[in-house]
Amino acid sequence: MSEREVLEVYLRERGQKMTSPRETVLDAFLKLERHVTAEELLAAARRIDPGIGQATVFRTIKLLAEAGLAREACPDDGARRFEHAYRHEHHDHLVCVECGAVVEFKDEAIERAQQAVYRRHGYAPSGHRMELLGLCPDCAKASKRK
Amino acid sequence: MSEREVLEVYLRERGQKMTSPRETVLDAFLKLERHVTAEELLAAARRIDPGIGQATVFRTIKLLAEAGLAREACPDDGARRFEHAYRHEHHDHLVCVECGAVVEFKDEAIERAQQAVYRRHGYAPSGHRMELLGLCPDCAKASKRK
DNA sequence: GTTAAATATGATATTGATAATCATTATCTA
DNA sequence: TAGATAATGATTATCAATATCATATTTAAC
Repeated sequence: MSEREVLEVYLRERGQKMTSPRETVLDAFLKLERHVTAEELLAAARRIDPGIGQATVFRTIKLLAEAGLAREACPDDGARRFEHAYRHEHHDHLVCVECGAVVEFKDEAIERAQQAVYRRHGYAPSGHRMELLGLCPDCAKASKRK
Repeated sequence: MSEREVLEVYLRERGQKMTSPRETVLDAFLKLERHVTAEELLAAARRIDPGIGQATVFRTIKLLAEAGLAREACPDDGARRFEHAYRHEHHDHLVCVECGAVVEFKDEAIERAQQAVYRRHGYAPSGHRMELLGLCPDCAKASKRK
């Protein structure tokens, strides 16, 4: 299923409509690889169709998240950021506190241990957010030089 | 060292001053166990000293975080929340997506695996945020009944 | 203790992100 | 194609957080 079809199915199930602004926002989102703010997405959508309104972008990115096409990345500060969630493997982030560089990773040992935590407390898993903060090799080198 | 002393040392080091509003906010924060918003903290501080200003609370909670007395909890939505960070073991959160119940836990297997991720990418660890989302046993029971 | 320099305070205004409102327009179904 | 329904986009509102600024407090030097 294409992303567009996923959205259409999701909308149909809930009696909502597929529209051209929504398609524009979806296209803009798909073209931007990961970690977009609503503002960036608005700019990108307006490059496709200048008439797109800000409110529509906020509404649509929310829809995309509900439909499983986008997911919210844990915000460091400022505006919320969204990344692709469909046909993109689940992953977590390793972020440099100095320069903001982001490494995406998936660690089986962590995933397994998380499942164990869920079981231990009787919770049914429905996703998680994890962000490891640290100093990247480049910034570590740079600060040593000083 | 008491929390107050930690703050004093931190301030002195940076040529900043220990003041009574700051002490009031600190006291209010210490009395509230975990996950306070700035607004809640303002209300608590005003119970001690009604003259405290909103701006001071925002400024002071930021100071407390910098001094290592508070840390920001990963926000679900709405206002940022802060919890105790000094003489409180590091822990992560397991949150119910339905009722918002929060379980604090620490899992050695996860911690070890995270260290391995840092090593693998050459990052120097400086903390992490992890939030496991799920359905708590009570809410699972309640939704089954329907 | 008094004083001068520096910093902090609190009232207010401002920003910036997001949500609500609402008249108009587009979409879907029959 | 028509009618019911939902979506759009411009605007306004909301809310947390920050900036501004005149006044007050603190600290260190005397």
